[in-house]
Amino acid sequence: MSQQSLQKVPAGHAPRFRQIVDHLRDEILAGKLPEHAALPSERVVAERHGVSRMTARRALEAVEAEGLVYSEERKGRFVSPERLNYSVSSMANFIADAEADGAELEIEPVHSRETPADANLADILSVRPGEALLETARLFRNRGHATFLETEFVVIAHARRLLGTDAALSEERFSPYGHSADISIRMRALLPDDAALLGLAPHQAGIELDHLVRDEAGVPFCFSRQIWRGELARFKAQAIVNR
Amino acid sequence: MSQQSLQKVPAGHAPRFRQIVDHLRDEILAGKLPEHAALPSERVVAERHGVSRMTARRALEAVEAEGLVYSEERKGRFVSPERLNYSVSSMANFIADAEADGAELEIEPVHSRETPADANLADILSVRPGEALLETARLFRNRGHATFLETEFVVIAHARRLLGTDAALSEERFSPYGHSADISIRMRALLPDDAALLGLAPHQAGIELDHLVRDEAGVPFCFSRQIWRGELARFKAQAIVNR
DNA sequence: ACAATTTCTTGGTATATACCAGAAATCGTG
DNA sequence: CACGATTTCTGGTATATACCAAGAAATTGT
Repeated sequence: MSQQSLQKVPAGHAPRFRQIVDHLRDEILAGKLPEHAALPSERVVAERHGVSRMTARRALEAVEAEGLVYSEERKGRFVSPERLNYSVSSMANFIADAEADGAELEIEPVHSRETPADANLADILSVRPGEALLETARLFRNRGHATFLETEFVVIAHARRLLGTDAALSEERFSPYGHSADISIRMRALLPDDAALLGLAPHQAGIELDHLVRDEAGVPFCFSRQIWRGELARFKAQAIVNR
Repeated sequence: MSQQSLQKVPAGHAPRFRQIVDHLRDEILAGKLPEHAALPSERVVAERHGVSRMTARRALEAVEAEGLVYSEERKGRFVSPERLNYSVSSMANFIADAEADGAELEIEPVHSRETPADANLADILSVRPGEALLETARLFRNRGHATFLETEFVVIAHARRLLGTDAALSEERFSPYGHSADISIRMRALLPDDAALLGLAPHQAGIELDHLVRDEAGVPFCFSRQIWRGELARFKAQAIVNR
């Protein structure tokens, strides 16, 4: 062991932390650990595999980066649940579709406030800067597990036309009221605030999905941004390539 | 400094590596470092900010995880280039669209071979297991920078019907020949082989985009999987929400 | 002038150690 | 038994050190 331990990466062998990653991944994929089951702690992994805690930590962080595992600060690491299917062409039915798939979605209000459109939002929504918007943020959980964060900006004047002057706008989601939408999906690092709400480390990468929702006349009235934990979503679409 | 250095995370302050991350991010976003410019090395960052090399490394890895930076082993870290737009509903025009956007795409063949359909591919493509498929892998570079890897599986009998018996199938991309396609997008960790081809660390997360391409009659004939460096793509779609 | 060699730099891996703060379990006491 | 205090466990941050292998640059030998 003494000489061996000096040879950090034996020629032709994968690094030790990567061997541990493979071992943990196998255990998870083989179903030995069910969803939300706790993984061994950094110290336990270190002792079991005969490595230092920092090496064990690197391995656990790698499994986390793969999306197989999520961590809760000072509690432990746990097996990630299944992905949710999100069909971009039937946004209106997303919640019903998900529940038909076995999901149990809860919507947790984060905040709701009236804000004037800044230059960027005014441009996107084709309104004049300063136009009154309702900004509503909601956290979506699946069986209690934070999955994505949605922030909607809706043109209040337009929303009133849709729902009437006495409706409680802040309790409504507007994306389903649209007729069509422009969608943009990208992977990016989460902002610290978003990461905190989703229960993630601040540097972790996630998926940003933007909707620009239009009415029957093609007029945009709602901009909605969803920030997903990347390992928890699968986005589906139907494309017409040529006609 | 001596007492200070013992207080690892001064109350109310962000961790030191995160301060360094912020500093590096600001420099990149402010445009002080152009695309593909080299960042300071781990040892230089450590000295400049008065931290150990491991801390500097954590900071640089975090900027990398954010997608702002990519690293080349034993060469250094460099500023990531702009994202490419990928419009999922007009796959046929992807290359033309990208070049109109200022991209310069090169397609590098990785391999091309005939393979019998395994159970999974047979199911997806609605053929019997063992059906002859042509598997072709290509690496797409934008101005020399590896951007995504595409692996196409096309039903040879169908391809011959499209192109004739004497065509060089291995030089053809089949996705553009489709009429419609089912698309699935997800974030996931890269396989070691894919990561190596894309020049990424084996644990890094990326985007997997699957196409099942159908002809005018709705018959699937080509399955194509693209693995993107997550920071280099923006996927756009048009959705019809309600009719 | 040019090829071969050496040196320097770079990121990658690995250990040992130390302290922090929050969560959870345990313990002690009233 | 209830409830607060203590202890243990967890992940997070940070340092110092060491060695490796490959790229790049400088040096050397012919």
